[in-house]
Amino acid sequence: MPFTYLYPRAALTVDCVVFGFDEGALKVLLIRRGIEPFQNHWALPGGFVRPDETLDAAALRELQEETGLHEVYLEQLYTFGEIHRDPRERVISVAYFALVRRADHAPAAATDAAEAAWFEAEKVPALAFDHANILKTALERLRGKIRWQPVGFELLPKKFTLSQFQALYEAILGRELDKRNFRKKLLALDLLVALEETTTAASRRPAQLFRFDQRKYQALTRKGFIFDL
Amino acid sequence: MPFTYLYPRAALTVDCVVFGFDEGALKVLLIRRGIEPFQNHWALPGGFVRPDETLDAAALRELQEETGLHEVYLEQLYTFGEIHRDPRERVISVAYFALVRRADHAPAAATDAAEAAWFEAEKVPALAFDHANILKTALERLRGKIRWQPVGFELLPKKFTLSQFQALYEAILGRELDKRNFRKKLLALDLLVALEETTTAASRRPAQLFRFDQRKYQALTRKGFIFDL
DNA sequence: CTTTACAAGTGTATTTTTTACACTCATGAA
DNA sequence: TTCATGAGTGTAAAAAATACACTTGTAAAG
Repeated sequence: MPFTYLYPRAALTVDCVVFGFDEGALKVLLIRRGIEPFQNHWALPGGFVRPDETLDAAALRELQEETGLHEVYLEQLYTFGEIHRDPRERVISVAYFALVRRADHAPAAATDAAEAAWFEAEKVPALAFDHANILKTALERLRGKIRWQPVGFELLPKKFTLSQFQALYEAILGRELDKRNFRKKLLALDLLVALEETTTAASRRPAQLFRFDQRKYQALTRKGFIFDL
Repeated sequence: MPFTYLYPRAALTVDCVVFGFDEGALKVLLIRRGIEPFQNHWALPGGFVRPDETLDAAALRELQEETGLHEVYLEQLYTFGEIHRDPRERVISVAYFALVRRADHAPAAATDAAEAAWFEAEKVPALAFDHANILKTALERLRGKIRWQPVGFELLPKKFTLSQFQALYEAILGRELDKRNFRKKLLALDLLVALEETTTAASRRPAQLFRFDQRKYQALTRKGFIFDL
């Protein structure tokens, strides 16, 4: 059943930049394309927006279909509309960025068919389309965002140590932070709850586990509080 | 010459939230719709993206056509894709926000046909489509942005006084600022150039005029400097 | 000519925040 | 018992943010 319009219409896609944190490094999830164009190139997960779904819903669906991920932090990033960004025809892509708890989800990818893998965010292979540009935009957004919004917690397990949290910030910001000052400032926010648990592994002193108090944060936000690390 | 596709395709538009600063208040430029749907309602300037133009180009063109504005600060804001945001059919709108020097441009609107007018950003009439939502998003963005990027200068004449600049910040942030502290901090950035000119009007002490040193700011930015007011 | 009204312009002391910095502690493995 | 390893902790100095009130220069009014 064909659909006909008086003027040509661009196709509409969503692409997702999925970040994870693992082995002390910021990672991004890519899939290998099975078809032309850019067959066998690595690309951001994504696909066409259906007529009856919102952009957000399309991003969530594609994420689920292509990478098996669900219940992730998702936020619209930017819309890319260069005329020849897709060699076939005009395609507008609404890019999203997602943050996932690497530990919670299956090791690499519970993928339907396509191959999926995590790459260090700063060391990706040549990407399809303008995806390198999208990734760059997402990295800038994440770096800017992490200081003003408590999104870092989305990348760590629900229970985490202060050292893990600091390592995350160091990886994303790309510079070392002073341990004592970092802890002081973080705890002063009074948004972490110390659990009655410690790490148990390893031949070293156990570390205190914390969780982020989402409820408290939301209450403060309504009063105009701004997270600042 | 009709165009046919296997699946239905959404139409693609751009909408612009144009901010100006005038009479001590933040204003937004609206146009009155001449046709259905929402005939006679006020709306954001905007229109369909053509097949051969980028999103940015479409925003600039619509701005020129509907409001006569050109050479304005323009930045992509967010893409709105709710399914029934346009009662006719599926329409995806890429929203932009623009900042104009109210003094530089024609008093209200060198409009082709439609009626255009400035409204206080916080006191707009009922708007067409989801434009109230877009405007709200733009206001939040502007409030957040003005503190970390020198976009305020885009709303003032090229030559301005410190009092004008402070009034702008007070209007956008919605709270009063201390005159001496504000000036101290602003001048400490060392990004303003004192001109050999003062205001001349009025029965009161003349005020020193300044301009923003764009060149210097860009040089600093390349070295990692972050504007912070 | 003098007075008046009005926004422009200016400095310091106090408080708060940020920074720099080095050792002891708890654990499991050797 | 010793060792290796990351966890955990406090203080002093510097920098930044804040609070705060009077004098100045101009044109208009008297």
